[in-house]
Amino acid sequence: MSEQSPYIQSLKRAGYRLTQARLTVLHVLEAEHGHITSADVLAQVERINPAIGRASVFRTLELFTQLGIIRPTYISSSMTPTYVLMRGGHHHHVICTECKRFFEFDDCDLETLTGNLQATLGVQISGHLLEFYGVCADCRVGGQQS
Amino acid sequence: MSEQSPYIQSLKRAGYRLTQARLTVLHVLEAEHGHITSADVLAQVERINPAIGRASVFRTLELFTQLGIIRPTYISSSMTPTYVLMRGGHHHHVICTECKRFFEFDDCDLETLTGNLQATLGVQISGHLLEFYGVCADCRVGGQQS
DNA sequence: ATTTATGCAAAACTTTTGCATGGGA
DNA sequence: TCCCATGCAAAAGTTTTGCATAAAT
Repeated sequence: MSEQSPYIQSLKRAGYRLTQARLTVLHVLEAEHGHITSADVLAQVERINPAIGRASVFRTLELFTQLGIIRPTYISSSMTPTYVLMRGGHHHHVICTECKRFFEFDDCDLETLTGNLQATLGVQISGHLLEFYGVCADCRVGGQQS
Repeated sequence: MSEQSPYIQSLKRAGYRLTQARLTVLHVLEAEHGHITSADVLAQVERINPAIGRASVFRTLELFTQLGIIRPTYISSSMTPTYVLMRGGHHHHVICTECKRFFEFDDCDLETLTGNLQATLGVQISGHLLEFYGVCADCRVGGQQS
């Protein structure tokens, strides 16, 4: 994990210290490509550095959310959120409602809509999350066992 | 709340019973226009009909989520989800990251993208959630008190 | 009549807090 | 050196379960 990471830049720019807890959580998030529950972050951090406390992990996840680095989203059927990395302020995926697998995609073509909303609502928009729900090919084929 | 509600149709069609717990939760969701936390649903249901148990409210929220009637989303800074009504399978809003106010909007122009994703990924898409994050006009004007 | 769904109350988790101490800048 | 951020451990919430009973169909 190099200190050139744009996320580390965000932290520094906002005046936050680069602590072990924060760097470790960031490392875990990047290693998982950003689809991970708090419980899993907790477990991974514990494994990498048992000296880091539970509370710091939660405080870090909250900070990263505030900074727009990650975004909690509901994916698994449990009530605990899954955090997705907001690369460049946005994130897009398709979730299979059967098997919970997800497919990320990049181009969303929302520039026009973003501009319209900024003009209409007067909100300075900094990012977005776009989720599609559906049933993937595998679940449609294999999933006839009702 | 008439039994003509499309949400009630969904329940019936899927073979679920129209119980007091379900109808009351649905009533609360509709009255709040669908931006409401579990704690608030709990409180409102309790107020309307104290005989309805906590567990049934959670079971109902989970069922409605499965049926695509609502979708939990993380808006408040607390980790508890806010449920949004998925009218017709989709929902769009802009959230102010400062004051947490939200602005809903209808047209998202995602038909083309939906079609492309179905073709490319082989996923049968049934709905979507589109969230924008930003700072609203009020918070930009009044929010200089840092 | 048949089940499905419920209420209850306890158990199981998850997240948050307060405070003395340590580690970045 | 200074003060932000941490670890700890307990408290505070929130969600889930198991099971006998009620109530939809």
